[in-house]
Amino acid sequence: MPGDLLARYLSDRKLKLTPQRKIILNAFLDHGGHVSSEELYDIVKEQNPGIGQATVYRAMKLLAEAGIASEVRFGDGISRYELKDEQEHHDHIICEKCFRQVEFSDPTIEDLQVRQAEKHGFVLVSHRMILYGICSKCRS
Amino acid sequence: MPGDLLARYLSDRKLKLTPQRKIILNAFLDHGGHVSSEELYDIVKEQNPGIGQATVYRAMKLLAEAGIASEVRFGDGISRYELKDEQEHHDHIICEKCFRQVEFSDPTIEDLQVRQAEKHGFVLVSHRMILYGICSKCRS
DNA sequence: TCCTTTAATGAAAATGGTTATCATTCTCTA
DNA sequence: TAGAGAATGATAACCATTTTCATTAAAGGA
Repeated sequence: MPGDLLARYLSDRKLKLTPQRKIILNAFLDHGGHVSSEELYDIVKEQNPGIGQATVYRAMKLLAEAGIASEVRFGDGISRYELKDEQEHHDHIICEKCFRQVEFSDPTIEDLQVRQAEKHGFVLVSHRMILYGICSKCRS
Repeated sequence: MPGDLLARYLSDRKLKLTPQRKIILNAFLDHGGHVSSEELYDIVKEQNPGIGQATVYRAMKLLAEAGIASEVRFGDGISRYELKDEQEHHDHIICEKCFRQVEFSDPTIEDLQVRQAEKHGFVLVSHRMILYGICSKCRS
């Protein structure tokens, strides 16, 4: 399905569907969670040593533009991507010790964010919220 | 006042209060808003051309550790610092067009964040929340 | 199918913010 | 005021990401 999405996005703007892009998309879909372009490059390289690092970076940006992936930044200087699930947005909690992460969503918070934005004269477009804490494992 | 704080932080751990550190601290205090180390370097350099870039980066990290400044990252790869006001934490709304930013705080959201963390077995340490939107000026 | 246009690729260099190195200089304390 | 150890400044190194550029390959039409 995301493959079709990509094909459509590409043909709509006269871009090209290359084998590399298919490979990278599939690796991304297979991986599941949050991946950086570099991690994905390492994965893809094993099956396909000829692929270039820049191509993976470019492809991930493309997937984000196409609405298939969304970029997540935790503030450590690395861009990670996750599958964009249209229906439900979520935020993240990260353990400061083991970096384990959990996703959550809270409609009440979402609602309050819209109101805060309005209160200051903004129309809310998007937001980023990351909670940093210590998980139960690391506390024991 | 922050000067005293710095002096104390330094002497407590046998670090040294240098003229450079005073200059950088003052420039930071004068500036007010969010500043990156590089911006601060440009400012400081005018009055004091001898000062090194690395010294400014080091000093800002120090101010953050000393609890005088706090680091803010908007996700564009640049670390900015703002004066840490002990009493009240705040979050940011940024205009995607003109990059104007407004600070706000919402105790209800803060509260819900703690609960979400608990719900997932985390003890909340800190958080980052940035709202992206379009401000009233840019809409008209 | 072949051709042409134009985008994509891979390798390598460049970028840009930030940090490390290291010889020299300066603070602080005894 | 001397000595120990930290700080400085210049510069090189880092590291994720982007750009450059010559080469290759899609896509669409003839």
